[in-house]
Amino acid sequence: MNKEVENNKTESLAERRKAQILTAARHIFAQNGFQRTKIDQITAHLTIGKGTIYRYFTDKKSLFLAVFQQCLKDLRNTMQTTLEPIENPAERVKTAIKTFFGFFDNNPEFIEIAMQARSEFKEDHIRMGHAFQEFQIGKIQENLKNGIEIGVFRQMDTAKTAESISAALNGILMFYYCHGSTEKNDQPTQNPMGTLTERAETVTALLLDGLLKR
Amino acid sequence: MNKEVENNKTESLAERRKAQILTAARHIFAQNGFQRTKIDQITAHLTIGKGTIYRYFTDKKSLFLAVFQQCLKDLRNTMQTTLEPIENPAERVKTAIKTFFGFFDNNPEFIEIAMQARSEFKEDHIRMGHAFQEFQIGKIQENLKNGIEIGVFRQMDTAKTAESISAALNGILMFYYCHGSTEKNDQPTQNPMGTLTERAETVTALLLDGLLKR
Amino acid sequence: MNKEVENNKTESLAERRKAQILTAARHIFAQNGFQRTKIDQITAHLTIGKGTIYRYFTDKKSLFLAVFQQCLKDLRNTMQTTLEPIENPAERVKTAIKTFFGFFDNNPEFIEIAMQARSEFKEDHIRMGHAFQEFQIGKIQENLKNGIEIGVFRQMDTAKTAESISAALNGILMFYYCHGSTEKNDQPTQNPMGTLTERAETVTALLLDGLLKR
Amino acid sequence: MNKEVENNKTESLAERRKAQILTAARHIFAQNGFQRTKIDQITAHLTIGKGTIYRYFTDKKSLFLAVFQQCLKDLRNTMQTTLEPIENPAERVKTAIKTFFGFFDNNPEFIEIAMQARSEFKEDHIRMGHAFQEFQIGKIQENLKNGIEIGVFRQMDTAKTAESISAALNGILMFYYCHGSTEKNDQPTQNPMGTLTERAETVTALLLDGLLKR
DNA sequence: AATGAATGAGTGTTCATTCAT
DNA sequence: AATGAATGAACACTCATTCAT
Repeated sequence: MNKEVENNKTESLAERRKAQILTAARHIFAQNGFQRTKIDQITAHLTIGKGTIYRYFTDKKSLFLAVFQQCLKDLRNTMQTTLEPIENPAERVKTAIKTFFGFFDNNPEFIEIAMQARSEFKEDHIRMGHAFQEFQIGKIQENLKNGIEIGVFRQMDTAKTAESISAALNGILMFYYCHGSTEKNDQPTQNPMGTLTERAETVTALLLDGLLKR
Repeated sequence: MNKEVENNKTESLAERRKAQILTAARHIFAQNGFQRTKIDQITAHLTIGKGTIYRYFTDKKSLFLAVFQQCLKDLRNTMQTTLEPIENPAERVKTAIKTFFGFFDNNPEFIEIAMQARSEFKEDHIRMGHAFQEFQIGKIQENLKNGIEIGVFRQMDTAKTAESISAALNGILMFYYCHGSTEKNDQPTQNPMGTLTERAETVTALLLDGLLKR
Repeated sequence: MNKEVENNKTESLAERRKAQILTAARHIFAQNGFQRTKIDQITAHLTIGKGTIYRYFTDKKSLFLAVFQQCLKDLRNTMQTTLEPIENPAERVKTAIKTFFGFFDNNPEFIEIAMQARSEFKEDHIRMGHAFQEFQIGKIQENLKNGIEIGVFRQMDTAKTAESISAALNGILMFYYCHGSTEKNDQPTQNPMGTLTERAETVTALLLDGLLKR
Repeated sequence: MNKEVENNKTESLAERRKAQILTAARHIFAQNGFQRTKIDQITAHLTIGKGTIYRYFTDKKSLFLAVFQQCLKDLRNTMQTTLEPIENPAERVKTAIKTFFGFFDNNPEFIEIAMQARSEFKEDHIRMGHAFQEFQIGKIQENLKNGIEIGVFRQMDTAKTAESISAALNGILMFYYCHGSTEKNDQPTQNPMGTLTERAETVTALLLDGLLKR
């Protein structure tokens, strides 16, 4: 029993340390990009020795990808948890957009991480990002089919439309992000265009109603 | 006069040389990304001396940004030329989407360049990209207003909607690009998802009609 | 008395531990060389903690030199024990060569250790090796003198000749070793040239008879 | 013609630079060993930039092996040139020993280089050293056969004996070298035991006459 | 006594940039 | 104008050693 306790302690210490490193790395990678981030910056920020990072991550790249992975996991969890109880298709669209945008309002660093990932590690990004995208598109398509069946949505190619919606949301996300946070500084990303959540309504209207007059 | 002629010649030679460098740089930057591209690769591809590049461009960064600038200019020209004669708002939306996507089908390198630019030079990307985005958004908003006036488009916040449309288009673009070209190789980007142009119709439908049944 | 017993126990435990470390270290140093051997490899092989090694040896270098020292001691003991009872000078030469070569057939790791020692720690190697060499040369010279006195050996400069013989034996040893074991692997050094013992006769003939016809 | 001259100049400059680096590297590698030698030491000694070395050699290892290779070439040339005109087998043995030892009196650094090579790069050492050893052994065996035919040398297994002689010579070489140059300093290796050349006679006598009285 | 997490000095290598020719 | 040899700052990563537990 004593040993168990000790094991738990040790494990949790190691886990905690790993988490600390991931957090610090996320901040600094997001701020400076992968290449401009020096391992020393991360260790300095944590006031730990350089070698410690290498106890927990093979190299700089795998540290970065671990950060990316974690972000993806967080996003998926958030979406899943929020949407689970909602049934009405139009409502799901609305909530999904709000949740999606809200997540990035709360985790602005993720967007930067994701773009860095794509830029520096195309292959890994695609491999890891794909899983999420497919999950996202699947959920959207399912919802579209549902909506058509109930007669709420018009007839359409659900596969292609789901893809386009997923793409559009990601694009809007990037757009607002790119135009918002100019600072490479230390200010918590204060977007002069307002939060993404504020834009959710416009996007929802666009996706649900389109441009044409009824 | 003789001197003038000489100047012209010299200038045009210099311009030609500059253009050669830009072209080679675009290929290689697009293929390998900014960081992985070595100045030597570019000079080797052109079979010129390393120093020559530095006669025409201050440093690696400014060479890259010149490539980016040129791409933006090409895009703007293409859009302007194609849309100028079209008056009908819905038709303009349709043609704009087709032209926009068509441009990137023909210049797949540009997408990579643009993403690299954002990733490596946030500030410069925003500064340079802004000009184009604002131009694009302005045109869209103008068209939306026109459409509303004529009674073709529904009432809406034209500013916000124009932004969202611009964002969505860029996003769809990136989405298809990211999912298509896995290869870091030398194959001319052959997208397994098909061309962007093929997707234009779906997007046009989504934007014009929305998701809801009429 | 109780305490004495305890001391003895402790001492012998410590000695045993030290011996274990030396043995493991010899294997691994011999296999990978001094530089390529990591302290972690040794502790992993013994499944002990890294710190434990530092309780018994000041540092990596002194651990290595202890291994070398031990090898030298073993060799000296073997030679002394075997040659003690033999009196006939020519017979001593013959037996010495056989024993010397036989020792290294049984302890192939020692050769590698010795060469590593010389390569990495010239000074220490010389200091420690000298003692053995001088002991060896002394024995040879003594034997040469004996042989000359009895009229079995020809007249010669016994000092120089003893040195040359010692040198020649060491050289032959290294030669066969270098040419035999190509593998950096884990196979117990299996020399494709055959054992040293098999060569002893040729060497004995060379040293006793020379090349010239009688 | 002008171009040819220029090419020659350029080529010779590059060759000269390469030679300069090799020479400096030989000194420093011989003095400190492979691992303890820092690239910076070599560049500092030459007062050139660190990068320059990497223009001429792929990495530290290949620089070292180039040094080793060059030494082997020099030795082979020296032996071949000196022995070519000599026909009498016994005379050839005598001259070979003198030349061999003389070479190392003039190039004491080579021994160190060779031992380092074996220690750090077993495989490469064997591959490169083999060529020379086999050349050397072949020449010795040829000479032994000749001597037996003429009736100057006794009957023997020429293959094994040639090997043993080669090994013995190399061993004597190492022995004298190891015992001579204790200094890790900058003094040109001043061997307190005297030159190898001075020992050649003793070795010649040992090999030709053996130990036994006639 | 034993452990193994933490450390950080140390170094090979890269590559944008310069400048003598 | 063009060249490309030379440069050297910069940085990821290793591993012997320490020391709190």
